Amino acid sequence: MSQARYDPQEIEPRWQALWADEKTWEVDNRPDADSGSSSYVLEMLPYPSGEPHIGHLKVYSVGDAVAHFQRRNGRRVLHPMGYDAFGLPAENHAIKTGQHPRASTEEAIAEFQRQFRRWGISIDWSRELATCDPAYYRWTQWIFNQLLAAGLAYQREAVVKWCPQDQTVLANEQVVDGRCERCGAEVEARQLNQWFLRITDYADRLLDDLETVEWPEHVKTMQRNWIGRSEGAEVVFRCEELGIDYPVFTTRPDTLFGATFFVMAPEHPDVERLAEGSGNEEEVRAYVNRALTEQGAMRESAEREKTGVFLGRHVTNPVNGEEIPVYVADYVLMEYGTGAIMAVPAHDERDYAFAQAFDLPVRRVIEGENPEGDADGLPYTGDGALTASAPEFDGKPNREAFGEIVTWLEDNGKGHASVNYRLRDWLVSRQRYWGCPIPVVHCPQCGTVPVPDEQLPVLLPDIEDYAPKGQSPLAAAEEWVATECPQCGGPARRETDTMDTFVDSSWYFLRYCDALNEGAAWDPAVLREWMPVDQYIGGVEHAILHLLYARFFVKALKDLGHLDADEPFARLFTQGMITRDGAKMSKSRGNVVSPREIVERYGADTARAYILFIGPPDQDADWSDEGLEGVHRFLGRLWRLSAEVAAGPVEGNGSPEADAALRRKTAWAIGKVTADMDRRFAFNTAIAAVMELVNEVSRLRDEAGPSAQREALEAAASICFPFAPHACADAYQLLTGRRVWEEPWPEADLSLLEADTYELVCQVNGKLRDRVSAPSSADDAELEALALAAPNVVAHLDGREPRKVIVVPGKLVNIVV
RNA sequence: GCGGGCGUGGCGGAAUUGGUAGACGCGUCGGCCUUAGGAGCCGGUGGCCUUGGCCGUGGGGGUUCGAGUCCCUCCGCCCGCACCA
Repeated sequence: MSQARYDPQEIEPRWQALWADEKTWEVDNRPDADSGSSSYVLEMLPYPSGEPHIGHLKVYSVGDAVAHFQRRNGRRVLHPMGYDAFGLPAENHAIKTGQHPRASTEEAIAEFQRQFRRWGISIDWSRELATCDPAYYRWTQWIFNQLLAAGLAYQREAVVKWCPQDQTVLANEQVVDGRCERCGAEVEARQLNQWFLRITDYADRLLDDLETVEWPEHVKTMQRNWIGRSEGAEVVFRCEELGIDYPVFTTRPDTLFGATFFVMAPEHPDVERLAEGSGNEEEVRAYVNRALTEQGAMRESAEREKTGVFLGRHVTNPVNGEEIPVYVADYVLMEYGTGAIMAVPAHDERDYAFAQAFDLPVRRVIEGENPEGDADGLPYTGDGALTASAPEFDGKPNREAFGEIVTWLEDNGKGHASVNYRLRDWLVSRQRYWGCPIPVVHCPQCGTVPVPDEQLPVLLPDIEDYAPKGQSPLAAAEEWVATECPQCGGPARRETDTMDTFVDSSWYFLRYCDALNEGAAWDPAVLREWMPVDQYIGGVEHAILHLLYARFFVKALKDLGHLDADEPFARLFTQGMITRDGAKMSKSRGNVVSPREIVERYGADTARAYILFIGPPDQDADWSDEGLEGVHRFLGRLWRLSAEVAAGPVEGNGSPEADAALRRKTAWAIGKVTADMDRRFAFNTAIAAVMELVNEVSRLRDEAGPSAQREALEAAASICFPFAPHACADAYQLLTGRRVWEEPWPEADLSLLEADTYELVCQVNGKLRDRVSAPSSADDAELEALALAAPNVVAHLDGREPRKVIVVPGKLVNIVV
């Protein structure tokens, strides 16, 4: 008989064409459908540049397996696709080549789309979107207007982080170790008038609602740390010489009596005023100037020597009336708290280092666990009883004194309980071209005026020169900038900043639900059907930025009445990276695996199944060409056996033992794959189970009958379909004439797994000595008797009397002598 | 420094609640088929000594009839945070 050959290059395009023609993966909106019948599976929005890389192949291999599994289990699955298409790479490319960012972006999108289709991912293409499409960013602008009207978007003059390389300001989240997260250039401080979104209003809800989502614990921890909620008190220190009150934030009001000096940030607006007339002006001015130019990585390091200058003034500690000296030092940050601190060197490491450097007094006010060393053991940051404070507090545990001192402050008008956050408002202005225009007009008469919704979108104009010049290139488009005020009709000028592209990607998952709606961003009733996303999949690199912003948008939009969900993503899965030779793939290393080449050579099924087989998908994994070959051989064997068996008799029995063994293996494999998909994302062990089943068919090819072999291969094709859809659809059709994706997920026949006998493990003193066949119905006593009679057990007992016998029915017997 | 994760054959990795360590795949060795094969099929493969054992899940210690799994401790690697008062 002729050898059927597995030919993915013939099989895969054939099924892809059918799925495209029949729009198999499109799903309609049924707002009345009961929840639970639908499922929203989403991978993070890709940024189209060049062509898809191996990380894309992984995220869609995982997502598509989930989507298929959900569909086969009776759910209507929303699984859409789009592109995060605004952004700097396309713009930088335009500066270099003169090619319009729109043109290069469209080319990249076309290539991404072509390859995604070639991968055979089950996408509802009718909902495809690109964030640079006016039909999309019209609604980005509408959301901005909503936030503006609600007071959640505002403009403010502020010292911001400026990237000299990318020529734009950055959000705090986009600055890592004082460097631009994108390009690595050291950021500078600039005073600019910028647009912010009031994410800090949502700090507590963003924190609390983490409890309600099924996310990896480390991602939740990262978000908690980023929000950085601290409970403490605001305490007022008065400068009697100038008659000004200076509030500070502290998390340790219990150490208030230990404050021996006071420190202000170099950026604090009152520094110069305080130094004036103190005789120290020159030194202070020099220090402040140096600190301000020394922003970035240099300044924000805990290792650094403490520096500072005495301001020549004093403030009064409200609890004991003590006058303490005021310093300016760069270890105090203007952005956090009030930009000034009370320093308690005995109980704070930083204050202690500063006190050492400037020879300032250190007063211990909390007893340590080991009170014998009074000079040593400082700074002491642990708990203990108060001392050297005030008669009414001394001797009390510091946690108790915490509240009592706050109460005293409140009663005496010197302070109050307070909560501070590390989280800052989200700076969304960007001085770049290829982004969503901020829909605002500046009018000399009416001030800042939003462009009315009915005039949206504010279209991004075409320009000649993309090079940034310290302000947005849009500012040069004079005929675009000059406009009329929507309010008074007089001459006015457009806002020339564009939005951070993270704004675009903070709501795309909402648009997918109602992507074709031309009259609104979405219909809230439609969102009720799909939101929140049931399973979100992407890289852990977005643990803070994208995921925090998207959560904020959903909460804000809920408050504005546009949707019901509290959280965008009910479940999150973060996939690990694929490396090669133990290192991240990069062009400079020359260790890049091209998905296109892999698919051309082995087919999409092999590439996808291999990526899932390589190891647990949440872990990093190293690419191996040989491993890929192994999976290719497996798919070939599955397909070839199916073709051979399909061409043979429809029914017939083989030996009863072989038929039973094959049917048992089939039931086992169905159960194993189902459990691995249900329980966790254990695709690697699921695929291994299918391999075992296929190996079993191969082994029993001559002994088992056609019926059992067909059942086994049908099951194999059916449960392997989520990982290798084309080969399995083809094999299933050869065997049954039916479409596997229209079949329900198979159920394992559990009765087949109940065997009459099993292999009983016999141990002596915990060591494996023999195995005997035991009836499933045997009770403990019978099992013990069987084990004691096992030949090798008898040999090892060597006449000794068992002291104790442990029987684990269904497993083993352990005899202790 | 603080927080989290990980450490199993030559390699990637398996191992429900503590119960046969190494499933599955790669590599490798041997065989079959073939004019040939970058095709396919069958079998062996943790280490050490002769069957039978002994030793083996980063090192050391503990709990237990029994530990890769639980506890303590040390070592190594990875990730996140890091002057946030």
